[in-house]
Amino acid sequence: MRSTTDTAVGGRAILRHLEALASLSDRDREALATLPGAPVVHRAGKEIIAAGALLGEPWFVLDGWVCRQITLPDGRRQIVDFYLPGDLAGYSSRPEARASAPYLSMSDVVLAGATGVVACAQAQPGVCRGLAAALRAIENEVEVGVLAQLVRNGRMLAHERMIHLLDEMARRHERAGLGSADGFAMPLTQENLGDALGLSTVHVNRVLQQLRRQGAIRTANGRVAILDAASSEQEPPSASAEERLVSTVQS
Amino acid sequence: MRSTTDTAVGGRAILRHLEALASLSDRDREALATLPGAPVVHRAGKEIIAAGALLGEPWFVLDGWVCRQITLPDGRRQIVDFYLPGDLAGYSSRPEARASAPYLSMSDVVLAGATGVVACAQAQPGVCRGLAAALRAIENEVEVGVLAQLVRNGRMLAHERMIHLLDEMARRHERAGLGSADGFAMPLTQENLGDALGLSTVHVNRVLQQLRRQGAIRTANGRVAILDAASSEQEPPSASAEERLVSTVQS
DNA sequence: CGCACATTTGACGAGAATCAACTGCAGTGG
DNA sequence: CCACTGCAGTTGATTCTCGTCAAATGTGCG
Repeated sequence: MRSTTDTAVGGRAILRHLEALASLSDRDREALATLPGAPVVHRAGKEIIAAGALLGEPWFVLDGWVCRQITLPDGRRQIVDFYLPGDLAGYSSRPEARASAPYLSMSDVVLAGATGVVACAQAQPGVCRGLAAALRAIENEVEVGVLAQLVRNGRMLAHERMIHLLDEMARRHERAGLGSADGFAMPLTQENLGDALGLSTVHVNRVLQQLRRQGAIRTANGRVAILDAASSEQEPPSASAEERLVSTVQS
Repeated sequence: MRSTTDTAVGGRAILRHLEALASLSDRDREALATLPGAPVVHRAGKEIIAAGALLGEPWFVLDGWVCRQITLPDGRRQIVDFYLPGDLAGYSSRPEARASAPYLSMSDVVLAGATGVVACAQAQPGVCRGLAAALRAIENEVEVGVLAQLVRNGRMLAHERMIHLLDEMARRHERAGLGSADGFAMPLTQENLGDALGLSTVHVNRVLQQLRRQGAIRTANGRVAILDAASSEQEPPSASAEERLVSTVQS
């Protein structure tokens, strides 16, 4: 992992992500360029924020994936949501908000503290108007993502859950300027996918193979590409996240 | 439905609910007694807040149940969470927050506008300190409830989902001073339960019968009583919502 | 009474979990 | 350099949970 390169790529991803959520002024961009903390590296499986901890120190993800997950006493796990490069993990506008689930690194990750950026947007909402708007949009996005996860696990079949999740990840990578002809980097084991989608590891494997066989996806070198756009209907790119939630799925 | 009685019962439920979340001063109690709007009645199946609408007008539930739900294009539904008497539906501390799922009445309901109460807590956080704290706790509770719903649908078997949900509802009713020897009022059809738990109506019926046969629950007149405390471990009443989420379930 | 709706029941099949083994591969140390 | 180890992925056989279909039985209500 070349930390320097990752940091630069991650920085661009943050900028593109936020620009997709709100129009940023030069002042906003300057804050984003200067205020994030120095890159911090964590190994896979590290607890970034503990369950119940105060959400006082949010992190930008520069490289790798972070997730929130809930563990039952008997060891069953449910992944709540994912934080990709360009995402902001552990942010809440509510004072005294606490983590209702622990944040874990799914892979080796590079993070940058976002405390300064958030403080700037909150202290001077007039100056950093774009940043403040983006933070609001981010909070909304997280909630929408959790609801999508709930719908997948509650009301979709295994292959629908898989395509729906992969579609969402692909969309988010593209929006952040990541992703290419061979798709996007997905540093998850099939066990992790199962914990996200409420499926056994074995069944995840079979669903992936079926999707590969029918030409819906391609996987190589830890990257995934969505090939078959027919699995989701044509949509105007202006569709909001909520609209997508209701219109992305086929029966 | 005797609106006068329901209003009084609902008002007590609100007070008890908030007192369970934060210690209220006399000032807080006075605000709660005077500021809620006049009771509003809705029939079952009414849309209280539309998807995407600005969350500018939260409602106290005085009687009946409200839920949020997401509908897929092919008609499949997923209920996100429930709002019982004493609960506050449609509140967000974030400015410009929008409903990421529509709010619907599951039964005939009686609501009271909470705009005044919320405005009081936000305008004078120093004066209505308890109210402000309670509102923060409510936002947290809603999020924890959604995560519990996600874990149920993703990682639990049908009978576990049912007991887990009924337990949660029973706890919330008791805390609000509702509920008695014959349990609490649950104005849901089995189809609604299925939409919440990600199960078919037929299977909901069979799970309920099994639970009745094994003496875990009792149902009569639209009321449900949880009988078998062995299905959840003994817990000190001080356990937080997050702790409950991880410790309530048996394998 | 008849109608609409909720609940119940049985038979059957589909989807997914489980169990167990095997493969492929990267890292490690002799 | 190669055996050894551990982990992720793969495969087949089997079991089980749950959905679907269809019909019957309540139940409240105009």
